[in-house]
Order: sequence, then structure tokens, then C-alpha cells
Amino acid sequence: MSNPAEILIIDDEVQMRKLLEITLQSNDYTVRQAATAKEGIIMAANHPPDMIILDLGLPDEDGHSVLQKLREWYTNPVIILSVQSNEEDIIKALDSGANDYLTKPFRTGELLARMRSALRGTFTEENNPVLNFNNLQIDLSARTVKKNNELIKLTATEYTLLATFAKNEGKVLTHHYLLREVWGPGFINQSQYLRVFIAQLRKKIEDDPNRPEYFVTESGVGYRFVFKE
Amino acid sequence: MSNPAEILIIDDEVQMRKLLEITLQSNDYTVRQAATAKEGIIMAANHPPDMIILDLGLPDEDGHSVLQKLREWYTNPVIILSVQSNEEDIIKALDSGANDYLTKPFRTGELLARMRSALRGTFTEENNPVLNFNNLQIDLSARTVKKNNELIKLTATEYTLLATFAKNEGKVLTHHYLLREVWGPGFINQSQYLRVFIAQLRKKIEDDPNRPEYFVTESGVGYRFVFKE
DNA sequence: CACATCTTTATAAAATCTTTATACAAACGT
DNA sequence: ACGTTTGTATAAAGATTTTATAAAGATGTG
Repeated sequence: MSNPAEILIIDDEVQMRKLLEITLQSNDYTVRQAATAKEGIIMAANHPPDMIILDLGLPDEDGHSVLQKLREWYTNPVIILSVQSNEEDIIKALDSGANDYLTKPFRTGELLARMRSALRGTFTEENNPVLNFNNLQIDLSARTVKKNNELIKLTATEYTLLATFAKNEGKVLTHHYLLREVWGPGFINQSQYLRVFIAQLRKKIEDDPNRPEYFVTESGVGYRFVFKE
Repeated sequence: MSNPAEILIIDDEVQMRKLLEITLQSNDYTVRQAATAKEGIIMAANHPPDMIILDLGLPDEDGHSVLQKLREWYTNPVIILSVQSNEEDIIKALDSGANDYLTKPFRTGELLARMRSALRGTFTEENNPVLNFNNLQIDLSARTVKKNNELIKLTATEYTLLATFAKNEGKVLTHHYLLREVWGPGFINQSQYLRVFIAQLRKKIEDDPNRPEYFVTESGVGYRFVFKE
């Protein structure tokens, strides 16, 4: 749904910070702000954001030097804003590790698009979806399932079934729905398939397969995937 | 020493191609060129370059459409060049997967810096040259593989396949994905290729090829490259 | 041509899916 | 209460799909 990416703005101009804050927040980013280089570096270090927007013209320290310090350890995207548009500055910033360089005044739509471009490919929650249930972890991008941090070997069908449950945690899923999602529309009457595979998942995932906690039977209707914390 | 990154230029203007060719070659890039969208897509598919520089104003097809087609499978950086500087075009291109957008005429120094920035973070050159797994070392820039410090002789295809695995350690890679990455988009149904080459890699790399530890089969789905420390 | 490599074919083995058989449990009507 | 019906659980046999590997054929390169 919303984009939970956290952005740190380092800029000394109040108006600019305010403009960025409003623009970014209305696009579902979480915004933190710093007015000086020193403050910005401390904030980044204490709680690394998903992206830093850095103004080159800071009062207390040269922007290029700030960028270099950040890049010693900070690996997420850094976008530079600057009133300078001379080539030398741009090249220097990009070669110091900036991901992009925009000249003030900039168009907010373009900034947002360049932010999306830079954030693409980084590992925010959105990009690397790991579903967490109790001691069970399902990594949808790696297609792996761990229980108590140990990999569980699932067949293709077992995994698809589990993923379907995990995406609908708490909901009752009917036999029809599950059969159609996992096996296809032609299989909606093969309820026995479902019983067999539920039994297999229980054997692999439940602590006590005879007393299922994750996979609850809703007799006559279907199954429900639950977890209590 | 030199930067072996291979760049594909897709631009219909001869002068522009010539300018880029000279600029890039004198910066140690290998350059290939296409004058039309059709030609460019074919060249990219046959032998995926490390980066594509795409002119939006091609005669035979809309540039945005070309970009979208490329992004269906091409994952390396794409930089857009365009005479258009209206915000709508820029946003559209960036949101379609472009890594950067420069307006013609551009400053060559800036282009080169933006290229370096975009190539940073990809594996192709001498960035993260050595991946370490257990007793296995993969030097991506030298294209060499060592096991227990002894060089292992791999063919081009074997190496590409191994490198693809190494870059996605822990993830399940589907047959489709591997075939597309290693052989190209036209080969996604040749699963037997994969089996043959996996067997070869296991023979060369696994301690006991009959009990594979690095190359794990995910039956019906693909393979996964793992290493336990 | 000789060589290395890639592609294709053949076949055995392994893994997975489907089907069958049987047991259990709850609901229902008489 | 009793037997019957309906729905569920599980093991295990059978069928099918997928995989592993060797080896033969094709291709290309110096």
C-alpha cells in the first residue's frame, strides 16, 4: 500500500525543507530533517534512512566533504540538490558516490521520479517481502521458508499453498478458492488433494501435527491460516 | 586495468553515435551501436550489454515503448538521452525503469559521471570483484573461480551461470530466469541445457557431486545457490 | 583438421503428484 | 442410544513428471 521508505533531508534553508517535507509526506514517505552537516551525519548514523537528500550548500561544512564522509559507510541512495550547475561540481558529486544530482530550482515531479528510480533496486521492506509469523518466516522473493531459522524443504505445490495462506492470514479460505488458486480452475472438486497437502504442510510446519495451530480446519467450508503472537 | 564495460548505443543520428563512440571509447568502454529500435532490441537480446544508452526519438518506434520492452527482461542500467525536456517525458521514462535522463545537448563530462554512477552497484566491472563462499572464490572482474585456492577451469557458459547464481545467493532462481540471464530470452524453454550445465558445475565445484551442497535443486521450480558457513 | 565447447538425444533415477484405502469424528434422524 | 451419513486425516501404493548424467552429434575457431 503505502511506501514506508524513510528519507533524511539535509538542507539549511527552512523553506526548502518545508517544501520537501510536504511533497514527500504527501507521497507517503517518512521524512526526517537536519539543518546542518553535523546534525545530518549524526542522524544518518543513529538511524540510517532509506535515502538521503543532501543540499551541497551547507553553512558548516562543504557538501562534497559531507558526501564523502557519508559514503564511507552509508550505502543507500543519496540525491544531491544544489544551486550549483557547473559541470565540475556535478561530476565531483557523482564520482563521490551520489546517485543523482538535481539543480535548484527543480520540478517536484521530476524529483519524485528520480527518487523512485534511485530507490528501485534497494532493499526496502517493499522490495524484499518477508512474511513473519511467530517462528515462521516466508521470504517471497527468495521463495524460501524458515522455521526457527532453519530452512524447510517444500515442494512447489506445498509452497504455493502455503504462500496463498500466508497472504490471507486469518481469513477462511474455501476449498474452491484454494483449489482454484493453487491447482487451477479445473480442479475445484478435488478436495482430497487439499486434504493430502494440508496434512503434509502440517507435518512439516506444525509443532504438533495432531494439534494444528497454524492450519485450522473450518469443517464444511475450508481452512484458515492463523498465528497468535 | 581498463574498464571492460560494454555499452550499447541506440540512436538514429549518425553524428550523435559518432560523438558517443569517440567519447566512450576514449574512456575505455566497449561500444556497440544500433540506429533503430528494432536493431537495438535484437542486439541487446543477443548479447546483453552492461549498459544501454537510449535515444527517445527513434524513427521506427516510440522510445518509451522501446524502454518498456527492454525492461521486461533487461536489468542493467539504461540511460535516456532526449531532446525533450518536459517533465512528463522525464517522469514517464524514469518510471518505466530508466536509471537516468539527460537532455540533449548534454555535457560529455556529466554523461560520463552519470554513467559511472549508474554502473556503480552493478557487478560488471571492477567493483565487487571477489565473492567469497566457503572455500569458493569468484573473481567477477577477472572471470576466474578458485576452490581451495586452486583455479578451476570453466567454460564461458559455465562461468556465466555460476556468476548468476553467486549474485543471487540463497534465492531460488527459476528455470526461466536462469535461461534468460545466461542464454537469452529466446531460450526459456530449453530446460535441458540447464540440467546439463548444472551437472557440469557440480562435477567441477561440489565436493561430492552426488550430494550437492552448493547447487540445490528445487524440483519443478529451479535451482538455488547456497553456502553454509 | 584438431580441439574445445555447445547442443541434442537417450535412459535411468529421483521426486512429486494423484489416487486409493482405511480410520476417525461430528452431525443427524429414527 | 444406535446406525447412517457426511466430512476429514493420513499412510501408502501407483502414475506421472522432473531431473541427472553420459555420450553422441554439431558447431565453430584457430
